[in-house]
Amino acid sequence: MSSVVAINQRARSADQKALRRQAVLETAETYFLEVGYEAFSMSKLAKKTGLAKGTLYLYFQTREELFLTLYEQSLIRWSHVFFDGLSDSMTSKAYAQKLVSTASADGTFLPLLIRLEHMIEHNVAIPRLISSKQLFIKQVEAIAEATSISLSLSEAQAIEVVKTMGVLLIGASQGDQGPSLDHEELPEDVQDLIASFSSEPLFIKNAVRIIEGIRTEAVSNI
Amino acid sequence: MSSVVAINQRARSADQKALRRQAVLETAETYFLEVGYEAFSMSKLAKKTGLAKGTLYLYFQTREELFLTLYEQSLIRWSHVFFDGLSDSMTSKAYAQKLVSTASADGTFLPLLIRLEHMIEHNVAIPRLISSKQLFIKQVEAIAEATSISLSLSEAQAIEVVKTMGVLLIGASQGDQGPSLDHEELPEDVQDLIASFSSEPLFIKNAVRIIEGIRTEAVSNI
DNA sequence: AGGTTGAAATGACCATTGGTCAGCTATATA
DNA sequence: TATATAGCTGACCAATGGTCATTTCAACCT
Repeated sequence: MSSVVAINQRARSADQKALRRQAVLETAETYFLEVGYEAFSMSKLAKKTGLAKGTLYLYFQTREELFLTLYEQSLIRWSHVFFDGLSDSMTSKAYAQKLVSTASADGTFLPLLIRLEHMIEHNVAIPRLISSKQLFIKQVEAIAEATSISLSLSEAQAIEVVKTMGVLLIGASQGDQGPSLDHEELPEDVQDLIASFSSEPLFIKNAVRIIEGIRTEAVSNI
Repeated sequence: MSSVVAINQRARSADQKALRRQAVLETAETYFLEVGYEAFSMSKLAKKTGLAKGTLYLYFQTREELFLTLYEQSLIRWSHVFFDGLSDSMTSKAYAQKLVSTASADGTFLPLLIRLEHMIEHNVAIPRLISSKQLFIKQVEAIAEATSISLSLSEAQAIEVVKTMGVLLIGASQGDQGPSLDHEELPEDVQDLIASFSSEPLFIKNAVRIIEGIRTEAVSNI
């Protein structure tokens, strides 16, 4: 009854298979953090894991299903970190700040979130996709509950806030995903533009506007 | 001095080359609207244009530079349509409604905007990228000017609004980019989730919150 | 009119990709 | 120790984006 599967041993029990799958995911995440989404190749991942390419496809139906799994794990991981950073009666600014800083700190979460709908989901079997969406719903509900307490909002308002924060996070992150142009070859106007789309301040400013907007709507509905 | 270049004729003058380049772009856009970004292949585009693949690469450095050009043209085209739809003293809701409906109506603009930073820009030469960013700045300024009038905002506020609308548009569009799941195979909770991320109402609601937020900030700064 | 020349166009070719599957082999069981 | 099951393998496939030596066309110059 060994709980570790050496790379040249076969994973026979369900436990061992789960372990191997997780080991592949961990290698994949490290590799992903090195090269990013586009340059990520299944052949190279096979080499890195010490397995044959065909074996990877015993554990994941497609490259995208692997990414979907990585995304799910990063979502869960991030939401725990975010939870831990929340406290009662936060200002909307502090809340937004915590949200964006924890999300940015996880190198996997945002790059995969951004590619979820228009890349990853397009090459994943539908039942797998459904289970992923259901996990997402569960996470949104959990985050909304914590949000409701932190921002003193009703449950319905908190759900609205969380969904909207997701949308805003995707939009605001976009600005950090361009090619790295550390070089000084850029004209000043272009540098200013890029600076003005820096994701964190952009996110925080607008998150505050939206949260305050949602609060106000509730008051005016009384 | 012919202003049309038959497919089996050579484009020799600068004019003819520009014409041919534009003809390729038009075929490419039609093809893109049929199959989308991922399935778009340069070999197939070559067949559709009646040119050899190598010839395409005389007119565009990479697949992505072609997409960047298509994006630029769709940005210009959309902003004209948007201008035409604006009038003096609009409500922020009417403004947001016009913005999102015109953007969605252009089948090319949003799908390319969404992929700009994390896909397209990563395979385009830097000088080309700079010129594209400068075109973007120009468009933002023009749209901001029209916005300033329509929403009765200062120029600075209008620029803030326009930039933020861009961010929100990208985030909100994401929800429409998933695989088409017309099939009834989806459980109810997942269907509800997808419905709640429908881009147009999501965009409008939050655009209003943000615009009103920007207005309020200005007042409280006096 | 016929030759020269430079540049536009070509398409076979290359490395690489995601994905498959017939065959191999490690291992639990009898 | 023999057998059967099933995990694993890697050569193979069709496709991709991109290249470049070669071909071909048309404008120019005798």
